[in-house]
Amino acid sequence: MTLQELAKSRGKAKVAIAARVDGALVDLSRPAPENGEVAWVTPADPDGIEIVRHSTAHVMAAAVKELFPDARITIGPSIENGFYYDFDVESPFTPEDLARIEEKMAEIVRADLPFTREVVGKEEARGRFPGEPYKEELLADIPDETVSLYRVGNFLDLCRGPHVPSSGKVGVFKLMNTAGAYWRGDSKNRMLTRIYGCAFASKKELDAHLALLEEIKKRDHRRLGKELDLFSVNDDIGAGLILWHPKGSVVRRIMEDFWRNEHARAGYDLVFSPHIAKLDLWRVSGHLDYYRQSMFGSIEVEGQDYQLKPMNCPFHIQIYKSKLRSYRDLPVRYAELGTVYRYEPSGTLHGLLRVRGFTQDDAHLFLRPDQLDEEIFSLLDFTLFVLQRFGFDRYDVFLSTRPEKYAGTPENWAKAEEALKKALERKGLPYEVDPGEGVFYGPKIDIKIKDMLGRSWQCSTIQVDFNNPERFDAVFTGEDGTSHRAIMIHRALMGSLERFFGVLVEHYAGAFPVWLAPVQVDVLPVTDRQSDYVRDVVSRLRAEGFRTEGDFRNEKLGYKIRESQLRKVPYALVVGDREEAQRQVAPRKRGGEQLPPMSIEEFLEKLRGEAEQTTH
RNA sequence: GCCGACGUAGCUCAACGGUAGAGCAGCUGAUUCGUAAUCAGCAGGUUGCCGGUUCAAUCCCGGCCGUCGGCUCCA
Repeated sequence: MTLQELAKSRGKAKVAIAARVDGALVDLSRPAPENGEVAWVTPADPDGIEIVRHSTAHVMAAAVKELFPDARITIGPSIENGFYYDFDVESPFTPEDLARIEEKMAEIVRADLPFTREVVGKEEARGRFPGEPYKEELLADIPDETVSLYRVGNFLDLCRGPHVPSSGKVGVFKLMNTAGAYWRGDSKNRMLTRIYGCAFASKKELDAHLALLEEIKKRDHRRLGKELDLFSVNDDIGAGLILWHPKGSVVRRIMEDFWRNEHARAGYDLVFSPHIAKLDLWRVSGHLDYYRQSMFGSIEVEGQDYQLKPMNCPFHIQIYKSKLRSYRDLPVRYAELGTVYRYEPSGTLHGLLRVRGFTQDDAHLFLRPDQLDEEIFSLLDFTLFVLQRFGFDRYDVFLSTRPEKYAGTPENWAKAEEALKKALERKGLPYEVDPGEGVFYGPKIDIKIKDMLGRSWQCSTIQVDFNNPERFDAVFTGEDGTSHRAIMIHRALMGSLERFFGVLVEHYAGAFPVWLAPVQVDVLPVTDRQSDYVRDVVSRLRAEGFRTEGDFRNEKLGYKIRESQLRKVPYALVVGDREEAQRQVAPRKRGGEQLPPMSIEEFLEKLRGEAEQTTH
């Protein structure tokens, strides 16, 4: 008896698309186990939808092969929300091609063709893919003696499976776009054409996903940056170089002020360093060996090579080294909003999130070895405090360990990894290990914040460095009167101000909380009879430090309200004859909520309270 | 950097091998208005840049710059 028949007898045939037997996911065409221990897998299960997506990829490949027999097939896995399949074709698919492929897929789904599985020897499998060099290459790399092949209609593919029993079980899907992708993800290989699609168990889920994509589009910081006049990039200035407009600059200034105040309070010394330095500095630091391809070209000055700085650390080290340091002086903490320049390939630039010039909220801490654990621990506290202030209280923590290409000794690496681990555990933060993802000079803790839509953004990083103190000979005089090597921590909390700002824009969908809003209050006269009083109100609010604008244009109230709302100003104060007579204002929140008229003092009180919050 | 798409007024977009049009924004005037767009008029463009084909290019071709979707990368 097959699982399919068993499913039928148990009334599960309609919903089951695969089964879990002894922990393994299997096709329903497989024999049912003697003892009958079976867990049915449906499209509603995480495993189930993954199978559906994978099968959808096969259906798509089947459609492509019918329409474009010359297309060479490669691989096609399921991914988050859907699937893709990579093809080697002479000319990439056009949007019209996608529509045709989608139609053909619908045909295959309607025909409800069975997915059949067969297991063959590797040698035999080779003969089954004539004219498919990629499949041959894949086969050559499989160590097993036998492989499984799946057929749907005329389309045969090398595949581990499992799959849905028939193409009719493929759910709701939509082809999204095409993209170039290197064979096996290696930029030295041929570029293939990838088709992305999304697939879900129900129309409702697909619609929800498309709605989410719409929402993401609406929140896109590049779009909002233009609409709200926050920043721009300019062809004549250069790709990846950000112009902060006045409104964006207000937000940045507030971010910076907050950052400086909190750092001064937390025992940091604030420093400044130049934008260029002799190339040799980065030879010593090791950056040249490891990251030359990410640095801008050097600048020759009077026979000496200078370099636009890609990092701030060597400068801070030199400040540290400018005099003898006692063990009593440590930890020394230097913090700087340091603007660095990195050559990012043109194709990777993306709004504020990936740029060529950016300002790191950088700091370098110089410690005695016995201070490492404690310092990392309090650093974690500090980091989470700062993130929380900006409205982020959900995050994932990663511990990245030694990469293939590294500097320093394995012993020091182990020590540093241990220190980071200990701090995380003491703090009770759940974390994941990212093996091999450390920086060349040391392991790190990365904190990825989650925004309102649940998307993750890498911002904070805490990196231990035994390497640079050695290269630059950063030392302190110990209690014993001899020289000891300092340990360094590199850390950034927001990461880059540009990037963090971009994330903030998307997090709040441009509707910044009161404390960050570029304009906090619009005061709107109903007619120009109230002009004088409104001018009064504006200057009262400004005197209290609130960013306030009066809208004296010759427009109707509805027009001014609409504009205020579109600019996402937290409060619009409506002022007509009634309010003026009572020396009041009528506040309207940006969401549309109308508050009862109140005195300016009352409104100020309310505003002060909200400016303390991060979420309004 | 690689593959593909795209680049038209400040913004969003339309049109075309014979030197371009709408809405919004802007300016001028009228209107003095109560919680998401008052009306009318005016003005606005070397169609990203450079070169080629053509009697003629914004349109076709090539190069460059930039943007977008991915891939690779991301100290």
